[in-house]
Amino acid sequence: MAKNLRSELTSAGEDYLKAIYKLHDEGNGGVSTQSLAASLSVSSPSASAMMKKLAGLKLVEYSPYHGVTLTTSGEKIALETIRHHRLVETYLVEILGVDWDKVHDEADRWEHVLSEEVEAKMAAALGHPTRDPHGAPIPSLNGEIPRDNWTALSNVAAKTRCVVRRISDERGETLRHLRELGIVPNVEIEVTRAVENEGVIHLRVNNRKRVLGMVPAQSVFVEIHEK
Amino acid sequence: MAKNLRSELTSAGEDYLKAIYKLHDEGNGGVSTQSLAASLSVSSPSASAMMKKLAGLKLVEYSPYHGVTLTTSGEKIALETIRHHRLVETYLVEILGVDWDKVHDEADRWEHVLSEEVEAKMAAALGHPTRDPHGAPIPSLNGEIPRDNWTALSNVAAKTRCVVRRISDERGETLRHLRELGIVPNVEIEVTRAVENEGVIHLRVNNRKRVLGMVPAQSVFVEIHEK
DNA sequence: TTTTTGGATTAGCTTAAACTAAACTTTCAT
DNA sequence: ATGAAAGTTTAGTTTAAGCTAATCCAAAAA
Repeated sequence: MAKNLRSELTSAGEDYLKAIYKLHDEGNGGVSTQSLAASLSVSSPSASAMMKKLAGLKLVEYSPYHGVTLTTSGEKIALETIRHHRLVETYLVEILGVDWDKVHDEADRWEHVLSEEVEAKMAAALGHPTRDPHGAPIPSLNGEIPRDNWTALSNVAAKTRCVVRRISDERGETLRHLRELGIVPNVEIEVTRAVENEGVIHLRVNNRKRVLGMVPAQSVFVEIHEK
Repeated sequence: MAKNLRSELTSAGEDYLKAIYKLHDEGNGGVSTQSLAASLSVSSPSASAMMKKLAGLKLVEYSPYHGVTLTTSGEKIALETIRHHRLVETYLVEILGVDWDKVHDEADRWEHVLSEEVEAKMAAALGHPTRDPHGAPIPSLNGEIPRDNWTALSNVAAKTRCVVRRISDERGETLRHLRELGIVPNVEIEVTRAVENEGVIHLRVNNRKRVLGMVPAQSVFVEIHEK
C-alpha cells in the first residue's frame, strides 16, 4: 500500500517528505516553502513545484501560501525513509567501522536504494536497534517513533550534571569537533559555567575541561541527572 | 583522476560503460548500438545519444555507424563499477545472508552509491575476495581482472566430469532454477548424455540425475577435470 | 553497378527536477 | 486602511535521459 505509493515516487520526492517530517518535528506546525527549500538547498520555486506534485499524489496537504503538512501516507513514507537512513548509519558504524562523522552522506545515498529485505537483514544483524549512532530514534517497521523530551545543552544551567543523548547536527565538521571533545551519546558531562552572552558553555567531559560554542551546543541534547 | 572523470558521470553513464565492457568481453570486438541498447533495455536512439555524450567525455571511442570501444579511462570506470557490483553481491550473500538469486538487482542499485571508503571496508570484511557468488571475477583495485578460459556446459561432451566455475546469467529466474538443480560454483558435475538436437543435456549433480535445457547451459561455465 | 534492407542516426517530443526573473499574496506597520 | 516588505507562486529555460517516427548509410544481393 505505502509500498505502492512509494514506487510512484522518485528519491527526490522521498527527500522532500523526509525534510518536511523533520521540520515539522522540530519546528512544530506547518512547514513553509522557504524552510523546506533551505533545508534541502534548493530554490523556493523548486520546493513549491514539488509540493504541487506531492499534493497530487496525496502525500502532503498543501495550501498555497500557507505551507504543507504530511498526510498519513506521506508520513509513512517519510518514516520509512528515515528508518532506512538511520539503520544504514548504525550499520556502517557498528558493523563496517565507518567513522561516526562520515556516515551521514553515505546513508543519504543508500537510503533510496535499500530493499525492504536487505533492510530487515541489517536490522537483524544489529539486533533491531532503536537509536542510531547520533542518538536519533529509529522508527519501527510500523512507523512508531519515540518522542524525546531532552534538553538542548545550550539551555542547561551551570553546576548541572547530565548525560548526552543525541546530536542533531548532521554535518561532518560539527560532528568531528564534538567527537574530539568527547561529546557523544551516553557520555556523562557536567556544565561548569554557563553565563548568558558569553556565547560559550564550559563543560567537564571525561574529567577534562572543555569549552563549547553556543551554536553547536544547540544541537546537543542531554538528559538531566536525577539529583 | 578516474575519480574526477567519474564524478562527471551519472549512474546512467556508468551503466552504459559497464554494458560496453561486458559486451566487448563476451562478444569480442566493437560493440554495436543495437546490442548495447538491447542489453540495457533501451531504444537505440537513446544508446546512440549516450555514445555521443560519452565520446565527448573521452570515455569511449565512437565511430558513428561502426560501434564503440572503451578508452582507457572508460574501461577504468567500467571496471570500478563492476568491482562495486560484484563486491556488493558477495557482501550481501556472505555477510548478510541474502539469497544467491536475488542479489543482482540490489547490487545494480548499490553500485552507484557506494563510496570508495565503504567499498574498501566491505572488501576487507570479506578478506578481499576475487570471485563473486556466481563465480565472476572481481576486478582488483587497480583494475586487473583475470581472463577465464572455461567451457560452456552446453559444449561439453558426454562422459565428462567437470567443476562448475561460473554462472553468467544474472536473471533471478535462471539462477533459482540452477540452484535448485544444485548447479552452483565449485560443485562437481558429470555430463552423462549430450546429444545434438535434443536441446537438453543430462547431468549427474551431487549424485542425482538432472536434465538441463541448452539455453541455461550456455551460461554455465565449467572447468574440465584432469584425467 | 544498382538495389534492397537492416541497422544507425537525426528530428522532435516527454518527464523530472532544477534554476532565474517576474508577478502575486499576506502580513505588518504606519 | 493602505503601502511596503517578506515570502510564494507562475512563467519560462535548462539538463539528463528516455521515447517514436523519419531519414540515412553501408553491406549484401541481384
